Amino acid sequence: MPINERLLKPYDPNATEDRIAKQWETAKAFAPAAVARSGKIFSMVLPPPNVTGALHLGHATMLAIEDIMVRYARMRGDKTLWLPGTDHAAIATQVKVEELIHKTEGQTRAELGREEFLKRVEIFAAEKHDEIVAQIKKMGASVDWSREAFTLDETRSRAGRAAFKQFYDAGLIYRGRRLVNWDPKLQTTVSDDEIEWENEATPLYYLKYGPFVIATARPETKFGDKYVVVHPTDERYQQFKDGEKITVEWLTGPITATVIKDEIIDPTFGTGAMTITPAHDQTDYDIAARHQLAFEQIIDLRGKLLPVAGDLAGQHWKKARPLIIEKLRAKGLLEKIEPDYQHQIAKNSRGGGLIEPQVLEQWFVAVNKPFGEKQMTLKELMRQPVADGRIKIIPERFQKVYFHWLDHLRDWCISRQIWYGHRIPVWYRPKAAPDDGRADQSRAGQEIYVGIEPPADDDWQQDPDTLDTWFSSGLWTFSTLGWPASAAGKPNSPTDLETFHPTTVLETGYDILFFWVARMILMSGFLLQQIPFHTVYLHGLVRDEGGKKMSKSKDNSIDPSVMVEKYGADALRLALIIGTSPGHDLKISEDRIRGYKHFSNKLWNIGRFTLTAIGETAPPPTAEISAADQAALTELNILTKEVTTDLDNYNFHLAAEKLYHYIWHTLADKIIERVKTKEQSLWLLYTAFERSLRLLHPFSPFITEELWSFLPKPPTDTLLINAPWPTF
RNA sequence: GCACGCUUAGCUCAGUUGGUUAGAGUAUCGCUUUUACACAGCGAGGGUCGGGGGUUCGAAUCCCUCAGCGUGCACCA
Repeated sequence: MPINERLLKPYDPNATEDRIAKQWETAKAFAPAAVARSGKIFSMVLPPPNVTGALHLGHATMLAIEDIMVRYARMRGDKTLWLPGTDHAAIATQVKVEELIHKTEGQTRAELGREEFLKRVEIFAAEKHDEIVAQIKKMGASVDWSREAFTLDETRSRAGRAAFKQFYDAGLIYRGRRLVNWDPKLQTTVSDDEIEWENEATPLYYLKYGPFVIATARPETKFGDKYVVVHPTDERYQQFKDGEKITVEWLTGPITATVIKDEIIDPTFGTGAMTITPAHDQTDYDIAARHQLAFEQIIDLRGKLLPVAGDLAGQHWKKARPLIIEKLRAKGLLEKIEPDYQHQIAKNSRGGGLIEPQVLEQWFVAVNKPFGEKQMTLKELMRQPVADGRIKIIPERFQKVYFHWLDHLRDWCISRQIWYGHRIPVWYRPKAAPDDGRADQSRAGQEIYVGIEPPADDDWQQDPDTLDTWFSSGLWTFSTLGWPASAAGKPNSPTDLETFHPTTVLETGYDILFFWVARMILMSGFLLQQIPFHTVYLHGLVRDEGGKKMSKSKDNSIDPSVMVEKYGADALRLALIIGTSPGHDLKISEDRIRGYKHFSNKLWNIGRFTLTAIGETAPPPTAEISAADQAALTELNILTKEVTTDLDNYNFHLAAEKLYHYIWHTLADKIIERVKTKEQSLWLLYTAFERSLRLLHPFSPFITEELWSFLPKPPTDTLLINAPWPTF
């Protein structure tokens, strides 16, 4: 048989990769059933990409790393599942579609209405989904498409409702009136983790408050301030007793103020006295709660002042601020202004506006409430498996970050006022209070129903809110494996859930350690009494050449699909692995990707030489192995061992670099040259080449599979499933 | 403020438990169509491994300290 014609031309990834991909697909090579030699199980879920847009290089990195793990597991003979899917990404997707509709049609979501708007979102999500799926395939990711899931499909929605009900029945989900992060722009709450703090210089106003002078950066919130707080040991304010009432002249006339003593006050800051605005500030809210003080809403949900502001009522706080300053000046209440006061302002990281804390009735997950026989809290449930080593986090330093986050964790606000997402499975009777823009839509006195299915009678009205997207993605490791078991009929045994859960490893970016990883540990721990995974591997973020985080909106992203077109998925994968390390950010340039294309070409030519040299059959070992061959063999075994160890330890970059170096500088530079001079045998060359293909396959699947197909062996073989991982 | 990370070739970065002449891509320069490789190959130059101190036979690697940059968390009215 003459040498394959394709091998005579330079390596063309475009002509190869799609064909190989199809071959794998036809062979159903990515299904767990394809391999089961070792008796072990390997399972992993794909962190579902958001259907907000096409994949960027961060996703490509994720796919590359995960595919290495999965292909390695398969070659070791493990029954291997890599489960793919996409994430509806509630708020992010809604914002994206709202912007799009506003831009193209000039419509708002309110004008379209809930039903019509959701239809548009679904069309958008479906388009992005198809793009994402095509991109995943292009990268060579060997996911099991037969089990593909979506966080908002019917199965996952049912799982979300079931989860909600279980938490509710255990008293761990409650409806409470509390200070939450309100986004006036998107008209929804967001969780503490979704807030981004930005530095800002702003004037600090010193105001006369009776005998006190208080400082504030937000004079427009001060209308209702009826409490002045000082430190209990502050000698300047010794003459005032805790709880003492005084009359002060204030913005809209004289008011009765109460002196409160609390140790949270820093006597060295400003004047050591401050008034509090419990309805619009976390610290103030905490003080008010501690002393059981009343709180009054000053600013409405759109950012406008309420009647307490007197003649400024109805004005947006931004417009009202200068007017208030004028008023204070006129009344002689303005002591001084410090112009460049540095403070931080809260922004909604999901493309929203400035956060205005508001007291609202919302749904929360109680993280500090003991439950069950062990009287453990959810916070402890999240801490324990990491603390006792059942879940290992790589790199290890993120364990500390995780614990630190847990220490400060407050109850998780899970209700959102956006439309796209899982509707909260709660129904009320007789009917909901009208939305008048005020923060007092109490549902007290109403009958409540919480269930997986809607109530039978039709006089119930469902809660209009949706769930935080992380509530449903927290279920991902098991909502994708058949949880909760359907009531009808007994599933085959063992079920996917029994076989594949807990999953082996979770691989994701460190930026969603809190959002996602922690929530998965919570969900799995409470609902399944299991850990969701044994190992967490966190990769760094991909940044552009300027060091900025890649994002579609900034338009600084290198499109992975374009890179695959130009240099091949194999080259892109190597460029994203070599020279990186776990948990560290990666700056990537196109040059770097191009560089690794040369490596594909080098390997291709090694293949051409080797296969031309050996002819039609694999060369038999020489009767006696020469010293030169033996030395090369030893080197090959050392490499095999090191690569194996590196893969076992999640050091993919080290393994890839060693292979790169060996193939170029040993196989090509030394072995081929020595074969030319007959110093080493063809048998050795063939052995080293064949071994290199197997070792490199997890990293560069396409070219290795293609070269493998040219080796003298039965034609049905694929490297992916038939070639065992080499031993040493 | 608390915690963590980074500082290595012109640039972007690797360098696992301390061990020969510190590596990769790219950039610069030179050579090469000689039995794989011009969509290239080979080779060269380029590094007091942020500064200082210490431990050690031996430090880019471990310890202390200083500086700069970055990240997470918390926070001041």
